[in-house]
Amino acid sequence: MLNQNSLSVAQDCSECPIRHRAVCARCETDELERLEDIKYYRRFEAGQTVIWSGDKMDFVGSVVSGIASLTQTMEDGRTQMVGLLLPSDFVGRPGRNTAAYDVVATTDVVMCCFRKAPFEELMEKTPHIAQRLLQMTLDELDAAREWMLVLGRKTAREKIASLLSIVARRDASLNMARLSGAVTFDLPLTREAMADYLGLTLETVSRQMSALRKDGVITLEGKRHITVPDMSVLLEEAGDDTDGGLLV
Amino acid sequence: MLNQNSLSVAQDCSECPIRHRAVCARCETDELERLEDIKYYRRFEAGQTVIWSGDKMDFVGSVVSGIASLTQTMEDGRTQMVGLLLPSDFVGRPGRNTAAYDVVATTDVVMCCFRKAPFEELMEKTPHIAQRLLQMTLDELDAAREWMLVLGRKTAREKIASLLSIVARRDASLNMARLSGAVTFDLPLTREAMADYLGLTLETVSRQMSALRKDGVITLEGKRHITVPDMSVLLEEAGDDTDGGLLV
DNA sequence: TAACCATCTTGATCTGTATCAATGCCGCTC
DNA sequence: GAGCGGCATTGATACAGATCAAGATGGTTA
Repeated sequence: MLNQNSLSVAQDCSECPIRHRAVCARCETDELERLEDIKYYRRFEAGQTVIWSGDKMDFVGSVVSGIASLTQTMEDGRTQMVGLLLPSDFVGRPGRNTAAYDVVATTDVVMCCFRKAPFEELMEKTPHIAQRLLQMTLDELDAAREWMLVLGRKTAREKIASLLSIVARRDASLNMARLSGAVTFDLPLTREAMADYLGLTLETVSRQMSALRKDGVITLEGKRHITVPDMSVLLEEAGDDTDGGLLV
Repeated sequence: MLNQNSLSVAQDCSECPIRHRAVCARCETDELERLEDIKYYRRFEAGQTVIWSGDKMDFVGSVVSGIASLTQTMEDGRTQMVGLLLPSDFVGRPGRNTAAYDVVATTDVVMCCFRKAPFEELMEKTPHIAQRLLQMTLDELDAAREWMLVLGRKTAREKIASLLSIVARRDASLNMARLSGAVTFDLPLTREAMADYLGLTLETVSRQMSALRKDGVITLEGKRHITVPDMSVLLEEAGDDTDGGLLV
């Protein structure tokens, strides 16, 4: 799995990714230290629903390891993934009492949580935290809007390439690797999860993955281990002009 | 046009919509009063680009009258609207120096603006403002994610119904009207703009509008003036289960 | 080693939406 | 009131991706 570094991120924040810091007791000012006593960890197994849309959501937190996803479902069962939570991503709705979407563990997941009420109280007293949360939310909004272009206007092949480049870039920057040249990573999603994220069927995903492989854009080892010989080719396939886009 | 109330909203904030208050000098605490001297108005003609993606964005503000849209464009010209700015909506990227998308005036638009640097400075000193901005941004994020379901999984007919119900509900609440029963409003978008928002072609939009008319879901007077005899039927067509969704 | 199950691949066919192409409508100008 | 230009409608056809349907693969259990 991607970044299976268990609890170390949360406990030693010298390597703590920026988004995680907002809710991690060891990273911040003295103010934040006080949150130590309301911090706790939660584990979820792959497939488990962390929280259902509409349910009371009394915590905020961030993903320590594993992958979770935000999904919306229609009455007839059609589902759309609206966000991917990779390690260090924040989840929570300060100022809101219920979840707006289902949060589902896509792999086994460990989350670092804080009870929401004390967190919000601290947020009000510490402008610093509110500011950071605003920045994070703006970033997510940008990412969501970028994804709207993918969903609304890109072809199936471009959609797949877009997803792969997001995961590759995200993985690469967590590993402090370079973005140019070859990149190797594990894609921790089933074909069905990919389809839900991209607004496609799993058969179309499978076909397009095969096509990208045949065309030499990617190499597959097993179902999930992917090598991109040349990231610029993948970005080209994704139809990204300037690149530089953010991601959930 | 929708809510053609010119400058009165900004100058007398007793009726000032909640989102506008965040940047309106007369609505807030003494702190905000100080911003008075950096407040100004800008007018844009229909079709005019307020700001290009990637350009320096040195103001924040909100729409006083008219409609603007946030759009993303691919190299080959495919475009996707990623947000609709209706009167009272906020635009700006605190903490960021460049625009992330094109902002285009869809009708004639008046915006109430503040220079960004002083606004940000004030935001840091006044947690209240940062909090409000965070809430607004979280709402927009919810709306964007709701729209991802529309783009990724809904049929053309459902997409049209979703757009109409958003504009109808938004218009109705601004006018303090009830949501049940019949609703009448002007849809201030060309068929092409609708298509850009929905990830469709303008021909498909036109066909589905005709179909909804034939089926009695809507009544058209001219091209733009729309009556919905029964909102619940429209919401049904949109595939919304619980409704209650927010909107940009 | 075999049987099993979840996941993935591939093929054949269908269908919703795009594409290409006329035609219609309406306000504006001269 | 004729002509023009921007928008909208409608029709005919093409095609990308969905749907339906077999298999294939690979890991796990017995």
